[in-house]
Amino acid sequence: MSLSGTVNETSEAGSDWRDFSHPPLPPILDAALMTFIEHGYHGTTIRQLAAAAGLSVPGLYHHYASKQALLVAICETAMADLWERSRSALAQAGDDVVRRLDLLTECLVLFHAHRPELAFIAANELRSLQADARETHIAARDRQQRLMDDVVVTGTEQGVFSTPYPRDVSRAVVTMCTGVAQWYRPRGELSPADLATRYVIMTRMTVGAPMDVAAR
Amino acid sequence: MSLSGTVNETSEAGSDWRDFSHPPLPPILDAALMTFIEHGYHGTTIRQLAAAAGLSVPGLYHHYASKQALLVAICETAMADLWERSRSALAQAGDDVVRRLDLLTECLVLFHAHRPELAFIAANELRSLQADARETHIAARDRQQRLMDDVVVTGTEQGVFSTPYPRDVSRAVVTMCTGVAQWYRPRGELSPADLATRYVIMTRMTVGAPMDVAAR
DNA sequence: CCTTCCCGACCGATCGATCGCTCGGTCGGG
DNA sequence: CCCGACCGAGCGATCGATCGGTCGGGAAGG
Repeated sequence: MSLSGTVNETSEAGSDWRDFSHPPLPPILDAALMTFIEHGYHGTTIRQLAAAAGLSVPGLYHHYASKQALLVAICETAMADLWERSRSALAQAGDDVVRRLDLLTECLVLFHAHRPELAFIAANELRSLQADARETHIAARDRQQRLMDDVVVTGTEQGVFSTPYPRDVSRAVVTMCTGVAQWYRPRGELSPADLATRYVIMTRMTVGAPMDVAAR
Repeated sequence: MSLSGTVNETSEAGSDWRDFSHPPLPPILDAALMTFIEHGYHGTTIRQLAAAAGLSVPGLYHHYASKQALLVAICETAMADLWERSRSALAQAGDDVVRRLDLLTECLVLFHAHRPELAFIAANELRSLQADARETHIAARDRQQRLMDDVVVTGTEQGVFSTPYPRDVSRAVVTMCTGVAQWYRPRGELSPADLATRYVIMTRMTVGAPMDVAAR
């Protein structure tokens, strides 16, 4: 019913936030995710979800209480995963605002390139969540946005970034990183890591950060 | 049934692409748009659409052949409107690539700030379109994207822009302009024109264009 | 001028299909 | 022999769409 298994290993100061080798979802949820991607939440029937999971309809209900519960579980996993990775990336970055910007950007792009389906549903099926779950989800999204807000505002206050509109730039930067999930597919010519490198540069230019390539 | 009324006035060389005083949709489509926004296409019932339009269910079917036809009409209007405005903006911009970048950015932001609902549905209900309409819609979207691609690539070739990845930057810039529709509401503190001004500056920084504020 | 008729706009009632979900089971491993 | 995992059949509700109308206003005919 609810999410089982807390975050497995919280090895401090590691760069585990770059590791996407473990599948993020149990098989049933993964099958549901792919079906939601293709038809949307309301456009997906319970029978489709059961078939995608290789189960009968009652078999599916044995594992999840409702169609809504499937969506909630997917969205919670997505937001929790990105949140943990972002926190870990910022912890690794230390106090240098440029490095904080770089690693947070890299984290955002890596996540949206490695898990485009997860990010897509979490971003676009918000309306399909029932009121209580939607509130929780929106709060998590705002909290996530605030990470970038803090970095950009701090960097601007320190005079390291040179944008006249830090709040707008922060939102724009997150938007363009999040947008990766709408078109990137792992079969593309660019690996997630390569793409992240490019976005780090683009983000630096957008916020007006110094462009030296020193290993931050 | 089909879209009536071609573009009203094609006064060449005007900046009519900045004019959002005319309602973009007939009342029935506008009511449908608002309902789709709230519940999504598949989450909206024909009875909700009829009620929103102030009609009975057969009354609604008298004007539109199906629920799908409503969505198609909305999406076609959205894409055609943005396309015409973009063409007009670029025509007014002339040959200067910086000015072309500025006006196209302004056009994108103005559209997504003035018509967030229209843009939101056109961008997010793509999956809900039937195969043939979806193909048309995707072609229109790619054509729209290509406008920015051409500007950024040309500016980079001319050495006026200084981004190392023009294609990625073009996509990122369009993404962040399009993203305006996901959060901007006309009641905000910033007018669409003010927001566009900020995005023009942000876009210039992202592509590495000269930042002089000369009246281009 | 009045009457007739037609047609676009609209609606109450209801169609068959399908929806999310549940009941009462079966079955195999411990 | 019990229990978790699973399923065939089917529940009431609601879906998108349709049928056979009503109604008002304007053109046509006398």
